[in-house]
Amino acid sequence: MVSSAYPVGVDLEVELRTHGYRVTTARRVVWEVLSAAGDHLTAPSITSRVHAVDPSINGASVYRALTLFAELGLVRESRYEDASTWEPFHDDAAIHLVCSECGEVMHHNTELVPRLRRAIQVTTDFAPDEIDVRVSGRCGHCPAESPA
Amino acid sequence: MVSSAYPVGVDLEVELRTHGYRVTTARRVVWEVLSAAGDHLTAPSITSRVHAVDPSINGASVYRALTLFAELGLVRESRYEDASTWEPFHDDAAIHLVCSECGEVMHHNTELVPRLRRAIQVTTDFAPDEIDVRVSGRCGHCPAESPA
DNA sequence: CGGTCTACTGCAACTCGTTCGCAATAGCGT
DNA sequence: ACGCTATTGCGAACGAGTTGCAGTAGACCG
Repeated sequence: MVSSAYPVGVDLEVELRTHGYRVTTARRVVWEVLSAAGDHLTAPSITSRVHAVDPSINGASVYRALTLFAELGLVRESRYEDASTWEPFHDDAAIHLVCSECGEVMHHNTELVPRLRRAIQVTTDFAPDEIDVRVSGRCGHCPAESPA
Repeated sequence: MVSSAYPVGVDLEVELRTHGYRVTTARRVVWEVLSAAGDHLTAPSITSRVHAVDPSINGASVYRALTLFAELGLVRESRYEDASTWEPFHDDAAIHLVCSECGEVMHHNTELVPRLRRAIQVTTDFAPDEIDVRVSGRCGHCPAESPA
């Protein structure tokens, strides 16, 4: 469960006010859920966690908050297997390791990503912006695949 | 437009029969569209191309064919910005360069991908399976971003 | 601290990609 | 050619995400 006192000391309020947006309960709660998870969450799962904190917040507002946060560069949306997920922004040196057993998404930093960026710049006429690396597989906590 | 004689000499029929599936018009046409494009296509765009060949093929059948092909490992589904796309399977040494101007998706081969796989195996307890690298940016055919 | 303005919200209806159940059809083995 | 049944077409259903609108509640001002 997510605590109902918003402990996340992030600069959400500053960020909002700086850009002329109001600081509202809905936005605070969505941000809190996102930060508390720190990880990838689907919009429906964000919505249900938000409801655990404050059931009066409407699903549409969750989407609106997420969209706003994305515009402000506070979160990033990624599309996975069967849902799109949201997470607090981090630079793309981190790649995503998605466990196909338990569904957990882990981050892993590697200098191969910046190197890949340079390789693209040098060997193609494509100007890279964001790089998203997603690796599916099995995480250390999940047993080897059960005998078929 | 896609020609109505199925020129694609692929082993679709063999692949299907081997696994006990029937070779049907719907499956042939979907496969032809996929092979002819060779590239990423959204399901709706596949459907419309299929309709250009044979309007009597239902959209649901397109989805069913795609799902089957994916199970057989003939195509791969990826989720992009706002739609999922399908393409004939290729090994993951190829990365995807997605132009945010024109939407075109290009492939680029780099040995950094296998290297990344090895890096993960060595430095983490995650057992990598598929690696999907998606780079957004601007392709060589699109002009630099217009003055804001 | 109370009042005003309007950005935001909740609601509910709507869009659109995708899936499902079922009766009709068409592959494929004989 | 015949029959069995995997597949299809159809239409209804589903679920994520969006939108218009009237009511609510931030933020600013006095």
